Amino acid sequence: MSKEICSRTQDYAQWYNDLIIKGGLADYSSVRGCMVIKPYGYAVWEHIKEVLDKEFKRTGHQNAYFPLFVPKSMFEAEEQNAEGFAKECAVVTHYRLKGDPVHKGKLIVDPDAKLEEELIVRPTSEAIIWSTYKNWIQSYRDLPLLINQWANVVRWEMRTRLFLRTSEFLWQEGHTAHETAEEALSETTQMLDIYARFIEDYMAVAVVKGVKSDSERFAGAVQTYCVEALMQDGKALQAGTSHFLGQNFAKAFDVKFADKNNQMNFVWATSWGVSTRLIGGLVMAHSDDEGLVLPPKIAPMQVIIIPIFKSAEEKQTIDITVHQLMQALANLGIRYKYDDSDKQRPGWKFAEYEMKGVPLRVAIGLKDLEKKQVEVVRRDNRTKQFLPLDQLATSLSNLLDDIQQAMLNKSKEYLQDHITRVDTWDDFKKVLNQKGGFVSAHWDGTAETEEKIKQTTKATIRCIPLETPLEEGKCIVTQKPSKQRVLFALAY
RNA sequence: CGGGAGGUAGUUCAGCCCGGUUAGAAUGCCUGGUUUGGGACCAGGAGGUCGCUGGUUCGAAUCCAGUCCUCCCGACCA
Repeated sequence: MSKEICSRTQDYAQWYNDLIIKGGLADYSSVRGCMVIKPYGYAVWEHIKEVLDKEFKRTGHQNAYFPLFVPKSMFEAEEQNAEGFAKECAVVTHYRLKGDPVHKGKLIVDPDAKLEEELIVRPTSEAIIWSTYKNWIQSYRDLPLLINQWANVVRWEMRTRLFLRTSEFLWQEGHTAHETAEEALSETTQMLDIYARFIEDYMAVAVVKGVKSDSERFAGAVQTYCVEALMQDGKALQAGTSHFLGQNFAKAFDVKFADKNNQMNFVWATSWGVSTRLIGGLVMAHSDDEGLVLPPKIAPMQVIIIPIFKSAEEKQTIDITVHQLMQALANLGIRYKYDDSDKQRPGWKFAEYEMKGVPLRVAIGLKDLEKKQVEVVRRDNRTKQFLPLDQLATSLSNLLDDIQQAMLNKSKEYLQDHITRVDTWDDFKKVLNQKGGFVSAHWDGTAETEEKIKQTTKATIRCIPLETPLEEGKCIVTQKPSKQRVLFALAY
């Protein structure tokens, strides 16, 4: 019983940490703000990568890799972008260590090895990439340039949380260049749609698509599109962003192309990314007090098979049936594991794989074989059923589909139930404090009002939703006219 | 970066206030046996520079100073 996790109601933050650590996704490291992603957690990331990478390539993008370091002069070229990230940059100032003359066996930074120009460890790669694009783009024939990079970035955050905000994290960043604003904008929304579809279809997390307010916009962008998800504690999580960068970076890095009329123009740009933060969202969106609950499409193991036996002979009998099942599962492309170790008893295994969020558990004993059936338990709702051995793999495959769908439906319902329309300032505060979730309210469109709301309630505008109809109304704070409701929430 | 809590066996923790044999417990691990349909039981065994550095002292896990790291709350954060 050493692996019990804290309950959600008792301490939500502790519950989240327990899931990550005891579910085997990641470990704390001895490096400030950085974590070790363990094999089970990395497998989740690999699935995310695999699916998204296919989508990127399907839509014409290619992968490339750019340097980890950005010379300071290059970094500061796009002023807004540089300013936005300046406070959280790791900076390389020296390139050599030497023996400490005072403390034998220790090392000190060699003062003679100071760099002429400091190198910034990338917090994002716009600068290094755009300085490169300058050389790659001359003519409209070079456009569009559609590139994605899978990489690590470093942001020196004041306070870190496993997966949600770590000093170093893994992500992908797409950086594209286009002939026209329209084309760049359509790229921006195309990528946003890919994120939204992925998060809903694979991660089974319902999202709201929208655009950021001025104050929440990416530094250097003209418009930031985002997908926002809602966690079980009623706080919002920005799950992915797609930026329309206008010509800001083209101008900062002097990236021009000759059009068909031989006119020189600045290119139009986008950038878009999702990170390992998605895993944090995945964990918080679905899990319960027994452990992780992973959607089948992302789960490293989709089916765990556990034999119930008393002797080697019994196990041999069970093995025959299980091997047939495994072959059938493999044919259907289902990720399974047969845990036939006799080091742990079945009860221990049940608890362990529940903790790890494996969507389906199949238990097979002699009793079942006599009846030509197996016991199957769903992780999402923990219901138990007996399924006939005949066509079992197909039945399990269907069940996995059911689970995937059920998880998404549950998430959608939760989201819908937690978008609350309010029309008064009192209701706004009340809903935020008591119910949580998104509060849909009219806002006068000014940064001042937004800031005032943030100061008094800590809620921020998560997004101006794309799919909400225009509607005349009055700002809940200033009573000034407003044309559309926006979504407020406490956020991670 | 401010406030709070903490760092002792693989893990969770006790011991510290009030310094003193060989630093304990549970769990995990190893060996043997009995077990096996919801985190088994018995017996034996291995495992710790008490975060690190320095100081006080005859003597430091314990007192003092510094430092590193973690967690929580806040500020900050596309």
